[in-house]
Amino acid sequence: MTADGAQLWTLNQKLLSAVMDACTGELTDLGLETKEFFVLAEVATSPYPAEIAAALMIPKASVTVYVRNLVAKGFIRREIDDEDLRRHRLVPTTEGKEARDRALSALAAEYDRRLARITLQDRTELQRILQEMLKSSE
Amino acid sequence: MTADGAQLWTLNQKLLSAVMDACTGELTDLGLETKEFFVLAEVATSPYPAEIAAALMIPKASVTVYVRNLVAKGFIRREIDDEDLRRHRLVPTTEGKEARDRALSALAAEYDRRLARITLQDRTELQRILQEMLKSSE
DNA sequence: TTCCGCTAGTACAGTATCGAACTAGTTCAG
DNA sequence: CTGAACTAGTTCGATACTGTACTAGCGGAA
Repeated sequence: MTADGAQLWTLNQKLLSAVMDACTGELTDLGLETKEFFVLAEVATSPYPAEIAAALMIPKASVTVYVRNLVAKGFIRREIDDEDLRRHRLVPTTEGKEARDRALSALAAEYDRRLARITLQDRTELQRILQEMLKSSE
Repeated sequence: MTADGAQLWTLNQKLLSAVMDACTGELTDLGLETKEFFVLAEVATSPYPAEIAAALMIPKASVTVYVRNLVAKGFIRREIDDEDLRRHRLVPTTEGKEARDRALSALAAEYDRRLARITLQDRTELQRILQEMLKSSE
């Protein structure tokens, strides 16, 4: 059977939820919901809610919720942006950074556990292919 | 930079939602919600709700909802299973099959559009890698 | 200035999701 | 036969999500 798009889609879909499921426990131990974690991890690169929404392709309204939770949990802090008073510049706290790094390790470990049985070459291959496919986005 | 797990995860995540976003329009034209479509597509291989829930890794309660909708829309039909009277054997109707096939084409087309810039070989490669990673699940 | 069209973030309210408890049917040991 | 332990599927109620409408600030044209 050929590798048709729909096939790959579901394959990918399943892989992602399997990995996520495996890590949910560790994340909750750190006090993080799955979605919150992704927002937290993105803060370093995209310090404003609108940017996060765009980067993670989730609605702004949802980002509002996750940011509120992360602030309540003390993982990030809001600052007023001097450049543009509408914007909230998000800054990870020390605990935020720590939680994020631990979560990232757990996630990477799980993914790596699955990648362990394929070659390093395949891994690079995979990254290249996915990046290529995403690039054509717009 | 090496292809670490978290990196690949988000890459993959974004790719999936980008593809899905691009197809949502066509699916709704066919009268299908995203989640419903996946259930409909799975019926052929996994004709019972419990099987579908396991295969797609979604809660049974959610399958109940999607199946109800699909039945209401005339895309599938429930039959009593002679082997086990607790089970509902799901059967795609003619319209169901047609909608499913069209949706699959749309999805595949979009995915393919993104794969167009990489080789056929890469495509097979990708499938192999993903399958390999998923297999290690348990 | 003042107006106008634009963007950042939020609030609210309706929908979607899903854990837990339930009903119905099965299986099998005694 | 029972009935205890199990599985299929559903229902219910609580929570999560997100579209839409909103407020506040920006930036530029006149």
